[in-house]
Amino acid sequence: MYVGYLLDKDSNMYPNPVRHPSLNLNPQNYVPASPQYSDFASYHHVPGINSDPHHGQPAGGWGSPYTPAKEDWHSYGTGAASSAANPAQLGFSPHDFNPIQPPGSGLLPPPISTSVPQLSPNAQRRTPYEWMRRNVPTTSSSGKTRTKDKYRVVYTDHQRLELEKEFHYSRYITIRRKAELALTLGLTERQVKIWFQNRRAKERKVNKKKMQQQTQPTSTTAPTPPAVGTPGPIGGICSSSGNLVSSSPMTIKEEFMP
DNA sequence: TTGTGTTTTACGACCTCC
DNA sequence: GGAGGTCGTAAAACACAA
Repeated sequence: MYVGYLLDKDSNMYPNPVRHPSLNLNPQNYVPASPQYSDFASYHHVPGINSDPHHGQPAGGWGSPYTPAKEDWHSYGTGAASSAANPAQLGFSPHDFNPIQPPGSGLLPPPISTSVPQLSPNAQRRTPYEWMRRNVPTTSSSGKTRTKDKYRVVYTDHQRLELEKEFHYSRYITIRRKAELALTLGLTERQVKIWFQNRRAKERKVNKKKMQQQTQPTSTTAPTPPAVGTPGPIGGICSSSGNLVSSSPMTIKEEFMP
């Protein structure tokens, strides 16, 4: 877990729902999320994302709900980019983070520079821009499959972060948002879709694990299921999440339809 | 350095809904 | 039939103890 640890490091990953269950509220209408979510403060939301009706707010609006800058993310401003006062002001160019570009996208990443800081706040995890070097395709490259020369790619910290942000926003991504995210992150829509699927699976797994931990010490018999809407360790994270996870995908889909 | 356990992408099978 | 959901799994990438 890499981005995950950025967000759900210890405890309740998303204690406060950021998005209204109706999923139609603009972010500016939200009360700023829980303090730990200020992790994202240093992020400049990818232009274009804000054009979504769900996110209907002017570019840069992401900084609003995720207010204060957190030193954890200062690494974004270190190294070559350290000249910028605030990483949040840097914005994201595709070449900043995404070595994986759709063929013919024209947004080619620049040559890998070791002087560029790595994105992860945890410097121990990787050497600077190791992830970039890893991801840099030797040939044309997105869409590697098991049958191709590379089994899987490793998403950049930024890609994960944006995806996590979106996931925090909503457990289920709309078609439009999926297209936008795919475009801005240089991923395919399929990748975004699968990422969300995997992310939900991860959340369920974590919830299940915590549920077992809670029930195991006290009872050896059949554990009682949590009450509906009970804020679980993570899924409960947000009431909408719990409902979304348990509800029919189709209902969600309709709800999200533009 | 290496062995091992965990996490992260990616896929296929199967299901539901329209 | 297509799209997207869950579930299970493979294998790369990674963390970490020995």
